[in-house]
Amino acid sequence: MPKLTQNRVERRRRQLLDAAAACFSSKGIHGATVPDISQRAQVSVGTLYRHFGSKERLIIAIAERICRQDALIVERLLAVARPFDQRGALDSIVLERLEDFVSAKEARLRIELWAEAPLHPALRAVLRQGLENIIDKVEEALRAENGQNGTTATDARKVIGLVQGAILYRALGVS
Amino acid sequence: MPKLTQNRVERRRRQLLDAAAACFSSKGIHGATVPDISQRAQVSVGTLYRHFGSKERLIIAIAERICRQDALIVERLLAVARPFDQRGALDSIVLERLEDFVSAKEARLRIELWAEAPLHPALRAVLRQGLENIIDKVEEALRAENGQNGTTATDARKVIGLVQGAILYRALGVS
Amino acid sequence: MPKLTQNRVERRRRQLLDAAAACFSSKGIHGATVPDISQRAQVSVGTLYRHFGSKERLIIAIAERICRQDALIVERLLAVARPFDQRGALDSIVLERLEDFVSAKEARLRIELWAEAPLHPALRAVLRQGLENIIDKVEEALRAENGQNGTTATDARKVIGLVQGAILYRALGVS
Amino acid sequence: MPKLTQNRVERRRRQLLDAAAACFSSKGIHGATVPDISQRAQVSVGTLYRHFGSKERLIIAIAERICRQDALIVERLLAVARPFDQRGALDSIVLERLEDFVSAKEARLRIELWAEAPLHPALRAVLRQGLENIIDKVEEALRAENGQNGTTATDARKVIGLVQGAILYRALGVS
DNA sequence: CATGAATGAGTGTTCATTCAT
DNA sequence: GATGAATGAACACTCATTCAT
Repeated sequence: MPKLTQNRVERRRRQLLDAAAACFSSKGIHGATVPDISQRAQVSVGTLYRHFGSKERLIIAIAERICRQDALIVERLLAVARPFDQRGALDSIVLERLEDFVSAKEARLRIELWAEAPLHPALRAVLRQGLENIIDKVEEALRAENGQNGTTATDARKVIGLVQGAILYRALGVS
Repeated sequence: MPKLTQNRVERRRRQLLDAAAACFSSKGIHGATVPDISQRAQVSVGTLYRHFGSKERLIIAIAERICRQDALIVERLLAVARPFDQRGALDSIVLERLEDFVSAKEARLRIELWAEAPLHPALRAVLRQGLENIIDKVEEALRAENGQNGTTATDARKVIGLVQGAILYRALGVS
Repeated sequence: MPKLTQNRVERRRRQLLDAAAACFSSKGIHGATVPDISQRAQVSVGTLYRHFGSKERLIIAIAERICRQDALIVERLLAVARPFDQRGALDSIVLERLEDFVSAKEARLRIELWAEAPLHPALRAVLRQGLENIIDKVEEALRAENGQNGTTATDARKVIGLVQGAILYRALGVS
Repeated sequence: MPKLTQNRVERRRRQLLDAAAACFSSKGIHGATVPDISQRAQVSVGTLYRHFGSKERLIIAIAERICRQDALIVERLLAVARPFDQRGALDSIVLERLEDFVSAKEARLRIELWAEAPLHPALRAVLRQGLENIIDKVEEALRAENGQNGTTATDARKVIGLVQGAILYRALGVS
């Protein structure tokens, strides 16, 4: 079956990425073996390697996808929270509604990636970029709502810090 | 040679914990091998096993120590921040001063533990306990400062979420 | 499209043999993968398998070609060396002129085949046959030149041993 | 059983080297797996790695040992051949008596190393050095016997080339 | 008590070969 | 006939743990 169509390639990659995300979040990045992942994706290890080349590149591909998803999640959170009628309103929304947007498994996966990042420069670059991206998004939203007065870059970082804290709570199972 | 004095045992444990913390934060929990740690502690692997029994128990001991340290850090942060003269003052202090209390290496180690926790119930219990402990501390402080009016458990979780976000920023190297 | 002409088949085989010889001598028989070879021959792996059936049969085909080439090389060496005006003249010619006939890459390839031979009876048979063939050629030439007096089978083997030694020197880069 | 004595280390290394030499010559360097070797040496793979660090380093250690053995073999051959009463006498001795000094298995192992050398600079360096060493030995012997007249470096290389040819004959099973 | 050599199950990765298209 | 994606057994190597000394 030579000459895989663009379409089939996309499907295979998604299959593999889904399987990897599931395995990484249930067993951890180190606990999930390559055979675990390929089996879950109903594919041979050789096929996994044809598409991603190494476990590390698979991890990076997961991180890129996560970053894209996070951008969407933040947009939806901001939409839900608007108008930010008073200081702190956005903060509360984050704490109260985040779990509608990020499941415990997804929370777990993000923490895995954060832990892995310091050891892998390429991964760190991806995650940092993703983080800066959503910080920008929040900052922009804050400025649009509040006008120029009083909104600083720090406010946006506060909000995202809150999101991260909430993710951690989910992963640790803090009520 | 008489039985090891209580004192010597303590010193050995501290040596090993220091070495483990250093190795875990520089190479990651999975990247740091038991020989790495024992070598750094100037001790044989056998001795490490005599004192901690397994790598996992060593990790848990590290987590317990981290939790104790975090309680102190939070107390110091609160002391610095008081009086919380206006809403959000504590938040700003956290973002601006945290790095005086938690080095990048220490930040890194915490993330490692968070990532490991979901796989190891005993570790998770320790970290959850530690987290609830500092949340309580913050809540108490907020209540003491602000009186009963308007202070909720959520406010404390917000502050801690902020701390965690800041830790992550440090580990990812976001400016 | 009609059946492949005899001609086209020959060209394909030659293409593949050239590619295989190049890959084997630069990466070693074990280091050269089937995709390496087919890519170098500008052909798909499937096509390689259609023509040779297995990597082992490809190796044997290479060996057969090498044996044919070696017969020619020996003939040319003998032609250059004649008349063998004195004992040892042929030896000297071999040592001094061999590199005009066998490049370093070709030397390398022969050694690869020698190393592989003991594991593969079919390959060993081919190489042994080729070796006996050139020994005969040399013996014949010696007899023709020197008359019956003093020429033994051992003399021929000496000469070929010299050739092999020279091949090895080339491969090891001994000046 | 800490602090292996020098003696035990030597024994272990010899055990492993013997096993590796046996496996390499019977299955080829590529066909012999690390478990094959460690099993033959009655040792775990971990122990093999403790002593040699990698399969490649084990191969190099084998090569070093072979070079030492070859120096001895050449000395013995020269002793047997002396006095070199006439031109070519040494050559004949090499062809006729080599098999008393180098078994077929040992011949096979040398060819494996020669084939491997071009891919591994460190190995090549060892073998080249060993080769130059025995060339020097032969040259010296020739000079001592024949006086200064007529003996050239080329003569020594001729003799060694002969040895190598004879080794190849043994490995290919040429009568 | 301390040591560190030994263990071997388990890891990420490769590659000759097949066969659906 | 040609293709190259898919396969999975096999490989070199690691490392938490044990235990003879």
